[in-house]
Order: sequence, then structure tokens, then C-alpha cells
Amino acid sequence: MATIYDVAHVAGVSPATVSRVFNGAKVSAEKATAVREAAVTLNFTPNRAARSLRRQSSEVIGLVIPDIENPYFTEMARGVEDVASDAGYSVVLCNTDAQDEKEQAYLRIAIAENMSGVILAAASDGTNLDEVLATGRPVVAVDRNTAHDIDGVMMANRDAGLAAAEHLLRAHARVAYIGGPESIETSVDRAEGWRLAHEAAGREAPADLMRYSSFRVDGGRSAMEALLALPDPPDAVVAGNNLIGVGAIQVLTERGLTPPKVGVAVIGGLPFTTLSPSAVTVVKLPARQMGVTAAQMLLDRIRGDRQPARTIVLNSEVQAARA
Amino acid sequence: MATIYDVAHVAGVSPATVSRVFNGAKVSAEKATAVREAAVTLNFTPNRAARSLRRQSSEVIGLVIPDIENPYFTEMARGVEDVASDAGYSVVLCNTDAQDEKEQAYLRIAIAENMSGVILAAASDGTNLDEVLATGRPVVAVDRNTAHDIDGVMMANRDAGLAAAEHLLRAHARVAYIGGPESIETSVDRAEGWRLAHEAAGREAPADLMRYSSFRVDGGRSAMEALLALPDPPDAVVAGNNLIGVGAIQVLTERGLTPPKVGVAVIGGLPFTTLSPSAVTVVKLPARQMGVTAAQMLLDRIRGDRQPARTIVLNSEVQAARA
DNA sequence: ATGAAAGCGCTAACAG
DNA sequence: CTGTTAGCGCTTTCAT
Repeated sequence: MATIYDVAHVAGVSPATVSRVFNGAKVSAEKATAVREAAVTLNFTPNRAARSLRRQSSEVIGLVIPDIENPYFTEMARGVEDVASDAGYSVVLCNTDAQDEKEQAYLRIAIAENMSGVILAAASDGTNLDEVLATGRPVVAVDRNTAHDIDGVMMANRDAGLAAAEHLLRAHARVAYIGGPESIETSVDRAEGWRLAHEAAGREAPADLMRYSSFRVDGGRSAMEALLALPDPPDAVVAGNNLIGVGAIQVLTERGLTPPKVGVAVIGGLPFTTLSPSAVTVVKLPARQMGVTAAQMLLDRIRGDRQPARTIVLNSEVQAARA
Repeated sequence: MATIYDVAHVAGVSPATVSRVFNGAKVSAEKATAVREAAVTLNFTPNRAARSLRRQSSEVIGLVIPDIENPYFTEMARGVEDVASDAGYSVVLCNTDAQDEKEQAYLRIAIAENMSGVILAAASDGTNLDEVLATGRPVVAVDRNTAHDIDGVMMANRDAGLAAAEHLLRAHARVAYIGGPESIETSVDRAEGWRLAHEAAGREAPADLMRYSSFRVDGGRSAMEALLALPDPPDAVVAGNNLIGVGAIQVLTERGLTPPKVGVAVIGGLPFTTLSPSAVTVVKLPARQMGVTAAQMLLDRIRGDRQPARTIVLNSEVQAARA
């Protein structure tokens, strides 16, 4: 690749001037044109490694998520990317598989690559951000809180759990809840909503119908199977996220209990569903919006915003099954 | 962050020795330990920008795909990532939205960031790789061919189309085909399989039932709607990819024509399906395997493999609906 | 407004 | 085996 020196030579100016042209500093019109022409002929692109080394930062932001195969996170990623690329930043997507070590490794890479900042959906509540934060890089938490005092964009998880359960309680006697891992606050908050809905209805939340599993399809499947094997099985279920919903519905369908025969409410959009929209209650989470908001907050910080850390909470929207 | 000089100072050696320790060159045992200890105390991570600038390459590979929200590509991405991270490489995921300009921009970034190589699912048949290839970086094409003489991993698209149509032709009179954009070879090849299946069955492929749309859910929806509006509508349909399948099935379900009332065969796994597995024929494409293979080929090239370009074709596997 | 020169942190000759 | 040294390509004072 051509360097800034080649361009300078062809344009008959100094390397510094070339740099100025590419960074919007004051340069006389003629020289600027000469430089631009030379750049085009030589097919010049500034070397980012060199720029990043010199400036101690790069126009790259890291997006660290636990499951790249979950449409909830890819939708969020699109939101991040749209905002970031408008601002001239590229996004590096890192998949941690919900493993703390992988997450730690990517966080180190973010530092070593001089990334400008990180948007993080933490693998667990124990995520340690000390190293990144010590370098002064901003980090925005999305979807899941961390133990650090940083900006965040969260869903109204308790409300979502409450809304989901509330809808089912209108027509069902025994409403179960299947959540993700108990180690993730999101799971617990949504369960709390489910419990509160029972309370609000003057009923008691059936403790035997509450299960923590994983935020994946197989988690939903096994929990649903266990629930159906109960002596007194549920006649409705709140799925703690989109994939759990898919797993639960799969099991129900296989047993001829296709919703709405058994009531189902899913927290999070059902990805690529082929179900009739009237069969299942969906508590939609604005995933894309979460990404957009997080990216904006991060860019603000990168640009020097020093206000105290904020947490923004996004509300969900209920699309009820026709009872 | 600590630099190699800080570590050298603390360990009482030269910077070069520190570098050697971190790059596996021969260093005496004592000095090596001293360096490692110093590195730990100082919390040292090598600066990748500097390393990359010096070495003119980085342990990063670019993965450029047209639609990050399509599970087919995320599954492939997982395959790439697993292989790459085992080899100490990180993967930068770039989403082109099937737009040529975005693709071009990311390809330039790959050069500017000194990435070691690129795995590319091209946005269109017109993708221009001249610049990247001129820098000597290896590029492996996945899923979609390019006009360049490079390694590739493809699906057996014609066979997949043929298998899908063949299954439907056993029990159906009018079998439609909905593909992606005609500008993508994949679409055309799968359509050709659909045509050949008719031929093999001694029937004529119904030209009025063949549609090109987009590889997205809405593409499947609108094509399916158009097909159903025909005076003589199909009684079965081959969906050219997973998302088209979802869209088509959605439309059928909404009209009470839930499969297998109308026969459906989908090329590519149905993502997160809640349908009974017996209702739809699925021609499974080994997406993860494609990613694994592509990553291995790319790493071979990065390590200096100079053999002529190869194309590997992966076969699909049919999971028939119970007729 | 422009150029000369220093240096970001690392690696790879080259000596020793 | 180890240290010294010269850049990789860019940005940024500091002079002019």
C-alpha cells in the first residue's frame, strides 16, 4: 500500500500536509486538491495501525456479547452498528459464549488494539472491568448490569415479567416461569415480575412452577419437559427469553399441546416465528433501540462527556395472544 | 498501559529480550522467568497496534457477511471463530447489509488494519477484490463465488435445489420455487436444481411458479402471496433459503394452509422453528462446517500455502417431511 | 500555511 | 544468548 510519503512526493508537499488534509486541518486549497488527486492515483488509504499507535486510540468500538446466534443480540448489534458507522466508527463483534475467560480475553484485546470504547453484555454478574476502566476507556453495559459504576442501557425486566404473567393469569390457573441462569440478574428480575403478577391478582405464585435454566433453546426444552412431567403440570408458561420460548413451544408442539392450548407468553420477540401471531403473547423488547442508545452513550463518552454514570431503562411492549 | 520498556527495566533485561519471551524465541530460563514475573506485576499486554505496524500484519481475520441477522451466517461465523481462536486469531465480524459500498469499505479497513486475511460471503457477483489481493492478503470466498481466482467453500446448491424439489414432486402437482436475487449465483443454481428435478421426473418445470425475490423473510412473504394469488396456485413450494422459508410458511399459516397442507421444502435449516419436524422438508446446509473449512483454508494461506486456488463443495442433507 | 523532526511500542537485523 | 539500533506509517509540536 501507498504511504503518506508516497502521496507527499507525488503531490509535491510534505507528509505533514498530507496528514493535515486527511484530518481536516487548515491547508491551502491548491495543495489540498493536489494531495487528494495524488491519493486517488496511488489508491492511498491511511494505515490504521500507525494512526492508532500514534494517537493511542482507534475509531473502533468493541461490542462484546454472550451469544452471537441469539437474534436478540444480533438485532442489538445492528442498532450499535448503524449509529457507530454513521459516526465513522467500525464495530468489532466479539462472541464470549457466556464464558468469563473468553470475555476477559476480548476485553484485553480491546485495550491492546487501542479501541475507543466497549459496549458489553456481560457474561455474568462477576465480570471484572478494572483493567479496561483503568485505561480510561469508556464502557457501556447493555442488557445486563455489572458491578461497576458505568453507563448502562437495560430493559424493564421486572415489568416485562409482570406483563407476561399478568396476561396469562387472566385465563390460566397455573402459570409457570422458565428463566435463564439464576446468576444473571435479568433472570431474577423477570421472575420477580412473574411473582408480583400473582400477588397483584391476589394469588400465590406456585413455587414448584418456577425454573432457572439457560437462555438457550435447549434450556427452554428441558425445563418445559420437567414442568410437563409434574403431577400437577402448568396450563401456561412465561418464557424468560426468546430462545427459551422457542424451546418451550417446541416441546408443547411435539406433545400436541400447541399454543394456545397451553398458554405461552414470551419475553422478547419470537425470532422468525411461523406461528400464528394470535397464538402466543409476546412481550417485545426493543433490542435495536438498546443498541442505538448504548452506542450514542458510548460515543458521547468518547467525545469527552464526563457526567456521572447514567442507566437508561427501556420499556417493553405487549402483543397479546387473542384469548 | 505498561510497555515493553517498563517490563525490560523491571526485569533487568533489554526490550528485545522481552519481545523474544513473548514471541517464543530462545531466551535463558532465568531471564524468561524474570520477564514473565515483571510482565505480571506491571499487568503488561503487548500493544497490538505497534506489533501490527511493525510486522505489517496482525492476528486478526476479517469475516465479511451480508446479513448478520441471518442465523445461517451466524452459525457459519461460529465455525470460523472456533477455528480462528484456537489458532490465536481474533475474528472481526463485518456486516455489509448486502451493499457493495459497505463491503468495499470493510475491505479497505481490512487492509488499513493490517488484517491477515479475509473470509468473504460476497454481497453480489460484482465484488471487486483487486485491492485486497494486490496487498497479498489471502481471501477465501464462502457461500457465494466471486469473479476472482481464490479459494472458496460453497454449498452444492444445484443438488440442494434438486433434492428439495424432488421430495415435493412425489406428492405434489405444482411445485413453485422462491429464490433470492437473480444477481446471486446461489439463487440461480438452486433454481436450476428445481428445474432439473422436474426434468428427471419427466415433467415440465412450471415457469409461472418460479420467483426471484430477496433472501429475507419479507422476500419469502411477498413471493408467496403473489404465488397464492395466481389463478392456478402451487400446492407446494421450494424456499430458496431459510428466511424465505420462514416468510412463505408465515403466509401459508395465516391463510390456514399450514404445512403440510401445502408442501414446503426449505433449503437451509429452519431457524428456531416451532413447527413439527414432520411438517416441512428441510435440506440442511452445513453452515458451521463451511465456516470451519474456510477458516482452515485461510489459515493455511496465511501460513504460506501457495498451491493453486481450490474450491470445496459441501453437500446438504435432506430431512424429509413425513408425507 | 507549511515543513522538519521526534516518537507512539514493537520486532528484526546485526553485532557481540 | 543478548543488547543495540533502526525503522513500520502516522500525527504533532515547534519553527519558519
